[in-house]
Amino acid sequence: MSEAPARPRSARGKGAELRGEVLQAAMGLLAETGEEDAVSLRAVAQRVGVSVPSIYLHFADKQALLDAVCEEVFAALDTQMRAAALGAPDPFEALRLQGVAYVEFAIANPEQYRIVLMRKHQAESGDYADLVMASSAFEHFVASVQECVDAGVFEGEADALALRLWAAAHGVAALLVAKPYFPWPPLEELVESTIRMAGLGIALSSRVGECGELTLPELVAKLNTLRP
Amino acid sequence: MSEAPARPRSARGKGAELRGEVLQAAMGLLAETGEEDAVSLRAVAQRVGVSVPSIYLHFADKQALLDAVCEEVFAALDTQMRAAALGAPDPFEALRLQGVAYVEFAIANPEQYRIVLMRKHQAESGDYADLVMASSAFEHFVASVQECVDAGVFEGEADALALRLWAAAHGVAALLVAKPYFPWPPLEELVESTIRMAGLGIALSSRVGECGELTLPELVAKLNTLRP
DNA sequence: CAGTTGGGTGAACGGCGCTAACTTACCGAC
DNA sequence: GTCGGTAAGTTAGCGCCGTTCACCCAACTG
Repeated sequence: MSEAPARPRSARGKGAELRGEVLQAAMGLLAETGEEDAVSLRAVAQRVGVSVPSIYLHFADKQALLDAVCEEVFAALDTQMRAAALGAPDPFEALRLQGVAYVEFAIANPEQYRIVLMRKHQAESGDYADLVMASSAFEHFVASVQECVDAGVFEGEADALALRLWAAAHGVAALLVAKPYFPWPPLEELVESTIRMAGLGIALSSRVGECGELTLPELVAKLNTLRP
Repeated sequence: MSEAPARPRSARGKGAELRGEVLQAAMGLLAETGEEDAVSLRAVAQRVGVSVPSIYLHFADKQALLDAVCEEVFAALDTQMRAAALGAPDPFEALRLQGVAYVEFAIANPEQYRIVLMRKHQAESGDYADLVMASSAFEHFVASVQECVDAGVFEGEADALALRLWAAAHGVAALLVAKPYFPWPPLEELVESTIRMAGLGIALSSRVGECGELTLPELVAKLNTLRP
């Protein structure tokens, strides 16, 4: 379990080097064990080869360390989503591919996803919002939604629509992460159809009136006109 | 903080009474503090007026106690969802109302919702699946979806469709629970439109072909024929 | 009345996040 | 060339946690 390699002390000006090493150790521990509980300050300190209180020189507390991990994870998520959208023929397909990439990221890095998106974040105000909003991942996603609005497939405000789509993707991702032993149907079909449901639902909801405006038989009749 | 009331020892045959008291104490602690961390075995034992190891006479470990809490929460969720669906004029509206009730339950009982649906459940096999599947909540929900299939608004297998709808509702619920300080738009609108998105998306997705079958302009044109 | 046994304790273990007080090693200034 | 000052890091320890083991005691049975 990678014992302490007796890290040499940093040079005078370079105290901040330890910060990076601690962060890397935390990420490594998380990646290798896949268990948030394995990332204890004691384990991190041992892996770096340093004493526990030294961590507090660079992170206010454990939560601050996990926040730093979150930033890294967000960056990786952004990278994966951007790569997925690259070859898309149209904005709607780009959005779909990003959604799939999002859930696949969660499946491939469940504990990281859990830490970032399934923990309670009790910052009194904008801390976490800033983290998400300023993260390129969300920005890029909203931009993709805006392209769909421009293409005429969606109608409304892009950031509001993005929030709904995010919720749908997060729903399936979070369930898969939280309940890995649940007897899920084949994942690919589940993920793709959920993303598809969300995209089509957003596209459709602005075209039909408010909920009470249409009786159920009327709605069914309208939908049936769409059959190929 | 409700000190120990020095509980009298149970009679000879009635050892199991303590189990109920422990469970109630755990639920009370969770409800009053709204913090999972507040439910420590020591706190529970003190509230019951008993020593810590006594809890182990009736629960294998802390996880088993939390599992028992989960069952209670599931029952409450089921009650709330069934009540919501009662006055619905048609099955589609009934489903919508259940979805809204689901998310509202999560908003009103965030820490309970978190424990049940946002923790990793590492049962090696069917334990948790049984808990969910056998829970009346999920059964009733699938039945409602089946009614929508019967009414012609949905097409496909009810339990598969229910899983997707569940994912959407869970998505918005889980995000709200995990990130209460995020600058969400007004909750009612967010919840209702997300549920709506999911319902319409499911209804629509069986009517249009597979994803690649239609170009984006064709899809937009089709959708626009639905305008009121 | 003795024995058994169900119901419950006290004390302790190792691990956790975190803090206060201390040490060490390097820097520029005299 | 040594002498503070200060950045970098440590030792020891607090109070909490889940969990276990050895033990006690009251009540029922024969």
